[in-house]
Parts: sequence; C-alpha cells; structure tokens
Amino acid sequence: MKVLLVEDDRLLAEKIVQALRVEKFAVDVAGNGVDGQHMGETEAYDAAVLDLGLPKVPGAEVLRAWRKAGRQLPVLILTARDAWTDKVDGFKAGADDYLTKPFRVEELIMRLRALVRRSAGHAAPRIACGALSFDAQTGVFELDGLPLKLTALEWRVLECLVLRKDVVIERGDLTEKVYEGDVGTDSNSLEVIIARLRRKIGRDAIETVRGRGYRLIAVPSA
Amino acid sequence: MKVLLVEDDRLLAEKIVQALRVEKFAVDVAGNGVDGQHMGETEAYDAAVLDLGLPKVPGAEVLRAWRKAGRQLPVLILTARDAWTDKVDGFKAGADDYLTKPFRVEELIMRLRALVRRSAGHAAPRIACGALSFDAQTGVFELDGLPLKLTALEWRVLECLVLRKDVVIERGDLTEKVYEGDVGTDSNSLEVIIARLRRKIGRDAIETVRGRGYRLIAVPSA
DNA sequence: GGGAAGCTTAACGCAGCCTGAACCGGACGG
DNA sequence: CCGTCCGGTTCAGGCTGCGTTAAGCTTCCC
Repeated sequence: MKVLLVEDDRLLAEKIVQALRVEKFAVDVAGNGVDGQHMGETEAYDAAVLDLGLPKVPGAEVLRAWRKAGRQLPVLILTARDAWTDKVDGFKAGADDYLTKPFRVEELIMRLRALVRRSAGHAAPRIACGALSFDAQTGVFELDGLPLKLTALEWRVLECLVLRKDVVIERGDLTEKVYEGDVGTDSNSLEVIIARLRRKIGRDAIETVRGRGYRLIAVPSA
Repeated sequence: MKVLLVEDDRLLAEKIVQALRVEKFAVDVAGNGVDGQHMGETEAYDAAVLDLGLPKVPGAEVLRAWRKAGRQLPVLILTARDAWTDKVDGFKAGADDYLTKPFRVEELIMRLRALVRRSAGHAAPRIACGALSFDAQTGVFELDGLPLKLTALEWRVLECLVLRKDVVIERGDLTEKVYEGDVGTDSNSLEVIIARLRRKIGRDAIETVRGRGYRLIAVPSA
C-alpha cells in the first residue's frame, strides 16, 4: 500500500508520515506542488493525500494535472477549516474525499483505508478462455478484444459455459438454467443456440460430449 | 440515482429528502433501523445515508447486516457531533464516508455525489462519452459543449446510463432507479423517455439490447 | 450398415420495441 | 378562478429480431 503525501508544513507532514508508517503504509512525501505533481505522475501510488493550500502551485492544479495525465488514483485533499470554495474546487478537480484542518490522524487513516478499499473493489474480474474473454462485472464478452454481440439466449448459454470452462455442462443443466425452471422441452432449440454460438466464436470452441452435454475449451484466435 | 435514507428524526429526514429531490435524486426513506435494513437488503440503491444514532437497532448493525448480505453500495453515515466511537464503529462496519451533525445539506449532497461517482468507477467528476459530457458535481449534461436541456425523468435515465456507460443497464434496474419505490409499471413510459432522449442526443447513442435493457455508447458529434 | 444423437439451415410467428399522437394532471400566470 | 403550458403517461399501430420448429444431413458407435 503506497501513498503519496503532498504537504508543505514539515511538522504536520512528519506527524502524518509517522502515523501512516505505523499503520504499515509505504509513504513518499513531497514538500511542494511541483515535486508532488511530478511524483504523482511518474510513480504508481495506491492513493494520495494532497494539501490544497500549497505555496506557489495550488493543490487543485496538481490534482488536475494528475487527472489529465490519466492518473485515477483516489485522492484525499486537505483544506483549511473555512475554505469552502477550496473544497468545491478540489472536488471539481477530481478529488475523492477531503478533510479539514485540523484533524485527527486516525481519521485520516480511516478515510484513506475506505478510499483504497473502494477503489480496489473495481478490479474487473475477467475470465479468459483463449481469444474469448468475459467481464463478469459488465457481462460483456469479447473475442480478440472486440465486443461480441450476442442475443439473450446465446448470452445465457455462453455464460453458463464460460463460468465453468473446461468442464462438461450437462444438457439438462443448461436447459434448466437457460429456460428458467420449466423444462420439458423435447425440441432442439438448445442445439440451434449452440450452433449459432459456434458460428460466432469458432466451431471448435464448444466441444460436444455425446450423451452428456457441452464443454467450452480454449477458443482459438480467429 | 436512487438513494436510501435511514433517519428517525422526521424533521431532519424531510429536510434531506427535499434537498435530494431538488437535486434530482430518487429517495426512499426508512424511519427506523428495521425498515432500513430490510429496504437496503431488498431494493437496489446507488447509495445510502444512514443515521448511526437510531433508536432500538443501532445503525452500525444495519450496515453490518447489509454488508453481510453482500450489499456493496456506498454508505454515508451520520453521527452526533462528539460520538467519536460511533464513527469508528461505523467505519469498521463498512461505511464509506461520514458526516457529523449538524451539517450543511449541500455538503451531504456533495459527498453523496462523490461516493456514487467513485463507486461507478469514475475518479474525475467529468464523464465524457463522445460528444456528450456529464459533470457529476453540478449534474449538467453538455452536448458538443452546449448545455443540454432535459426534463426530470430524461435526466435521471441519462444519468443512470452515463454513470455506467458502455455497460448494459437492465430495464428493471432503470425503472426501479428512475421511479421511486413503487414500480410494477407494465407500461411503456420508459420507452417513450428513451425515444425522447434519443431525439435529443442522437439516435445511435443509446443502444437497445433486446430482452435486457439499454446501453449508452459514444455519442457521435452532431 | 443401421440407428441414435447431434448439427445446420431456412422459414415462421410472436414478443419486445419504437414512435406519433392523444390524454391528463399539476404548475404557473393573468 | 380559469386558461395555458409542460411533462409524464397511455394507447394504437407497425416493425424487427430472435427463439422456435421442422426437415434433412452428418457423425458416432455398436
């Protein structure tokens, strides 16, 4: 857990650094806006604590520069007690949280933890299967990096398969999951869906296991 | 944007609700912990505001219950001025931010916006989607740099879509978030709203995914 | 070789969606 | 207190995409 602290007040900075180190954070400190901006742009931090009341370069500008450089790390800004406009400005620049001075260091740590926890929760859980990938969060399939257009039923079937790739999914299990509950289908509609899927993602991607069901294997690239 | 407010002080609750409604949030209110817990577990909210000082069931318990049930929505807790331990307890239970009473409603709204924005995966308060851009702080949409005039419902729908652009938003999720609480609408009013939106921001901007819902993609410039 | 299981293609019909226009209630303003 | 406007909903008509059916073909195994 690596944190960047941008704070010109040496005393306060030292206090924060110590507390953070006790809590097992790795901390880098920048004493002014220029250094802070540079470090934030070049190093990979999990979060940043940024004093808005910096001399020379305003903190909000530093933050804006980070965002412009594509840095998405969570940023907690520090403001003077009654600098309401600063706060708003900070949020406009892309801050994620703020704290007004003076504050308790425990509180800063708590906030930081909450920030990091939340931003970490956005790691997209991806399932890859050869050229095919599935983003469980958004439910989007991609083939060779290109989004795959699927119909509702195709999607359901492929989801079933990809969630348990390499293992055989029984025919019955598939129909049951795809056609919620009511089964009794003596038709071949599932086979039609499979055929259409095969045409889209590659003939060999879905292996058929006679008398049992289907199984998704590594999809060959194009 | 649907928010759950759990607050036993009716006066305060009413004040918050009004402010939130003015800011285009859809709000459900629970007057006690039991209702709050139940609503938070069963309905799909984008965020919750939770008073920790509830009678009977402590707010932290409500929050813990939500987390235990797998609810990941961002939660902002309200505490009395000097209830430091409450605060810590709240964060331990999984809160994402807090506010001490008394507070300015504008601040609550700002925090809420920041929370939602973050949980939607956007670090910066400005979301761009082709020619369309959205300022999450002010809630203003712009098309090709010109402010876009939207009605209340249009705005809510588009906000839902833009906060999770490129991903399919289920029909049900949309109606639920746009129409407060009571759903059960077997009408096509949502479709009408979508049609009107399309006319304003471009026919191809909102893709319809049959049987599932809609999805906002890069808006072509004029 | 024969039968069973599965594949594939094409056609059909309907559910789901779109949209214009009418309807209606509430919010203003005179 | 009554018109007007605005925005949300309802309705009807039309269209399209998708799931199903059916029929003929292929593959597998005894």
